[in-house]
Amino acid sequence: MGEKQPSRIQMKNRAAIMDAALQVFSTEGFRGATLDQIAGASGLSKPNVLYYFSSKEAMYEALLSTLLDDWLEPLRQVNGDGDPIEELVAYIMLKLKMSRDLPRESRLFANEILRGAPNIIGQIEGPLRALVDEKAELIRGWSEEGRIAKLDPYHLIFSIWATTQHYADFDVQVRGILQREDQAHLTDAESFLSEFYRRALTP
Amino acid sequence: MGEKQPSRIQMKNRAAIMDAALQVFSTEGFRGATLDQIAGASGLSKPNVLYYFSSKEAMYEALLSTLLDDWLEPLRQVNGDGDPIEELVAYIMLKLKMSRDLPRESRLFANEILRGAPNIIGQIEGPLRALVDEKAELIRGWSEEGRIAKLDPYHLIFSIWATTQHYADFDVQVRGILQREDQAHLTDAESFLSEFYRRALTP
DNA sequence: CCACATCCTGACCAATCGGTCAAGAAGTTT
DNA sequence: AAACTTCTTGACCGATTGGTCAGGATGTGG
Repeated sequence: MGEKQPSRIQMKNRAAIMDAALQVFSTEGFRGATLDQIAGASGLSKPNVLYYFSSKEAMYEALLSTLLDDWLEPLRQVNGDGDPIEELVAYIMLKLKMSRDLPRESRLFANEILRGAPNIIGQIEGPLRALVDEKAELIRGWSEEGRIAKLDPYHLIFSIWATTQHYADFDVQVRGILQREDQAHLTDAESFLSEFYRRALTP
Repeated sequence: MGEKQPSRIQMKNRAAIMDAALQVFSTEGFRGATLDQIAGASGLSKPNVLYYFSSKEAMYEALLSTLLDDWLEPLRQVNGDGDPIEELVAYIMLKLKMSRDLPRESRLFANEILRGAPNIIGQIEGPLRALVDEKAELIRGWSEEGRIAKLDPYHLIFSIWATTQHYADFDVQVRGILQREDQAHLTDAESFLSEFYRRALTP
């Protein structure tokens, strides 16, 4: 009845393909990526890649659907339990950590949005909007209680996304300006964003 | 001796091609864009497009070289004459206006950076870095004089780029969340960013 | 070691890609 | 209107694209 559990070979090769596809799609975009590139990066032959994923689009959608949930997880964890400013700063630090640890995923989303988000527009207008609405309401409450500064909660969330994802999406530009080859500048970014948002948010 | 001045037909068609190319490159990226798309969007035949620009890459480079200067112009205008905070807020407003008026240009740059900036890495590590170094030094001076808050000037500039360009690059996401079809949300963004940065920058 | 399912590949395909070219259409100059 | 330049195009090219397929290699359960 149920689906067969994947063999060890399936597990290994599917993972290798997803990793290679993430690498290629995130830098080249969907249309710019080729099956040959993905096959080469995964160490498999092109027909073998298509043995595991029926089409280029299937691979792309598999990537997107897997990643969207993880991407929003930090925002879900924001709640009204702790101190509002600490809560928001913790969220910012978590998002910045994702830019450090998962830059390719960030660039994949950026590419998708730049194209007009044809494959995730439904998720944006559905679950994403619902989650943002919920958290915006929470933040608005904090504002009205005087626990944080009075700022539009939606644009505050946008600013957090923008400032944190910038270090993944525009990595090349940031490095080119700071003349850094390592990731040490992300420690500076952490200090900056923490201080920056504390100043802006303190009533 | 000198170069011939372009005819009226050349002016019109070159402009039409550049506009169409900007449209296509900014959403599809360099590799994803096709000459057929550009030809179709410009209203010219494919061979005729190649009569005005010798190759796809020539069109792309023509776009980039034209736009890089304009893109940095607002930063150049930041100087030590006026009040530091007003100076920086004016810069932010100018950058936001560019996101409103020139969103395709912003997305073109974003696409180029995402790919690793193969065609403008030299400009980034050269003129761009020099300009940022200069303005960062100016901002650092303001910090040390106590005229604005003590914040890393480089990361402050990054945050300004990120928060303003976000409204062009992630336009689809912003609209999907705010349920707006017009550009009214950019007025809200203006208010938000003005208040946000004034709070963060005031010593 | 046999039988069967899974895994893998070289050869191949139609469609699309960026780009060329000869020749005609349209514009300009005299 | 003749002579000349500029502009435009249909037809075409080799290369690359995403994808197929028959058959062989490899792994696995009895």
